[in-house]
Amino acid sequence: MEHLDETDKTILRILQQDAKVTTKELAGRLGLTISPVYERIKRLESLGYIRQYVAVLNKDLLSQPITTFCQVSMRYHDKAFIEKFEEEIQKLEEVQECYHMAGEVDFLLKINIGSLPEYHDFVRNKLSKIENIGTLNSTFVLKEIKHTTGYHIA
Amino acid sequence: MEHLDETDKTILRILQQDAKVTTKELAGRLGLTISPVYERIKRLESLGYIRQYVAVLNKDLLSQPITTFCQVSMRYHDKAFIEKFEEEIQKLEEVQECYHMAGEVDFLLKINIGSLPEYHDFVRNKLSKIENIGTLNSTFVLKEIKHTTGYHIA
DNA sequence: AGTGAAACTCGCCGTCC
DNA sequence: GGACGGCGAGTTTCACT
Repeated sequence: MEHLDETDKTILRILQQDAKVTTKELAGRLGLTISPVYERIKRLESLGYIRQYVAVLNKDLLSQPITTFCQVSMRYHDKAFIEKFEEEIQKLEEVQECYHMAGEVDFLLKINIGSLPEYHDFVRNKLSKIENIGTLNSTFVLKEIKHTTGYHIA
Repeated sequence: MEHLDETDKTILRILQQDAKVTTKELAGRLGLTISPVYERIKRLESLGYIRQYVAVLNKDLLSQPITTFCQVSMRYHDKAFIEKFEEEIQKLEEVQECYHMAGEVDFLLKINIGSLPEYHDFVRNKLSKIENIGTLNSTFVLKEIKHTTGYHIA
């Protein structure tokens, strides 16, 4: 893996805010022509710095206004059980993020859903159906204060 | 707010996976020509269903391999203190997400950072500097099991 | 709401420095 | 590593349905 120069970093900073910016526009801001900027973007893509380009939607308009964080602890910690859990979580479309955590709780899930009854149904009929789950502890988001998809690029 | 038909939903589902898909490609999949698809996308953008288009980067390659969740409780809950906290959090680029929570803990922060010493420095010299913070409780992500930016579109 | 085509701009590639 | 130029492809708009 090679090092990124300042031009690369500027390109990444801009693209993670606005993926629709044209190469021409980027070139203008960088004081370059289209070609080198085009080549740099392709390089950043193929080296894996850019994972994908996505549209970020408005969850409130999509009838998914409720967000909860659910802490999951497993009953037993056999490798097979853990892997099974991770596999099942991938299939649940309500689960947007899932992390294996250090500490008392095994997994932290971020879940988007439309209403409290739906959440009840989700926990009862989907999440709790996964084998070997010990305890569940859900806390609800009252307000989203900050939510970016970008990273701080040093 | 008007209702979305199935064509709109299909467009949103595809765009939140891949923002670079061409209108022509979309039109092909939907069995339509380019124009109506183009008009629908513009409509979805102006109605706010699509908030932005972004490049999702690889945090491991950006020297930000560590993710932590930090639970923050305030000492007092005066409106002014809370608003000051929310304002200060916006300025911290290490904080990718911040939620005001129901329950015992006031805020949940998702933080990306390069190393444990950097995290120590962040907590000590940036986070703890914000007025009126009571307790902090950080838990570390061992592994990201699932992380999508998309929502389930019913 | 959708079709089809025209006009314009940009992305992409080769060549040269 | 960057500049320049040309062709193909995508975007945007419009007249018609």
